[in-house]
Amino acid sequence: MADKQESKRGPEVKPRNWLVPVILLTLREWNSYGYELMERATAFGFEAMNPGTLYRTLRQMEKEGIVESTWETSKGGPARRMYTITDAGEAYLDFWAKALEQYQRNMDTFFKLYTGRSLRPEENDNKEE
Amino acid sequence: MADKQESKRGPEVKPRNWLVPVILLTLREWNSYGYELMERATAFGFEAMNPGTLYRTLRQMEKEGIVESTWETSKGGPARRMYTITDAGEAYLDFWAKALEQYQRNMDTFFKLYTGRSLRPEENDNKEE
DNA sequence: CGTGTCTATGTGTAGAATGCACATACGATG
DNA sequence: CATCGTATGTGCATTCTACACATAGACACG
Repeated sequence: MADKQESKRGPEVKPRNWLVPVILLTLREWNSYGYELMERATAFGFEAMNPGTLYRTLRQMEKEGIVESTWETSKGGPARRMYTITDAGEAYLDFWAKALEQYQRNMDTFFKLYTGRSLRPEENDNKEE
Repeated sequence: MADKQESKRGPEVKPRNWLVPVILLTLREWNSYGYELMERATAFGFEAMNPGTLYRTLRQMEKEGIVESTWETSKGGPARRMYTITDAGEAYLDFWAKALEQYQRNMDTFFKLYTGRSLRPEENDNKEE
């Protein structure tokens, strides 16, 4: 029963594009760059963020116009691509917040049904509405 | 800025595999079949479920051993593939519930930062660690 | 100088999830 | 028999993302 699939190790729950709002939220408070955002994301709920995904996401976000970047070479070490949130980005973040609220309500519904098993007075395995 | 991308119409928030726990939760209460589960899912928070995704998901779930199916031809109309949750399925649902709780906490963090902008005493757009 | 380490940014590729369009088939009704 | 509502499914393309690997600057150390 369920061997090669992921049913054993536990499900993947992260919503799609979850990285996007986390990045936007961070950039709304301070400008940042990939390497730092990785730690931030990790602290947030992603265990083991991998660089590839993060950097690609940032590039995509810039292509969409919700963030902008410039090279910063002043500090020691390799150059950093510093990111800034745009107006469109802030608006997009608001969209995300609304969508996440909706999603939170769905989760509430889920948990009500999950925890309170006997919300419906049916028998066991038949249903008539 | 952000034209061909989805930044305009709003983000896609549904978590991955969200259909799976919804189906399991429903089947825990009564046996059901694809067509009916589609309506259930729609009522739950998916607008415009498309049949393809749902039926494919059900097949996959059966392959993983978390549901089982038998043909039901007794009722009028086309035959229905009736699904039943297995023991592994119930266990898997519990996994999901735990994962969703964790995820709910992450969302709380997100909203705290989103709503309460001034949790951090930084200036506006620079940060040094 | 050469070698290694930490910081920092990327690419290549493959697999999974999912939306959209389309196909099939049964039963009832006119 | 044509058509509608129910019911299940496939093909194809896109998107997301995990994993592995590549590149490169700065700095320390012998």
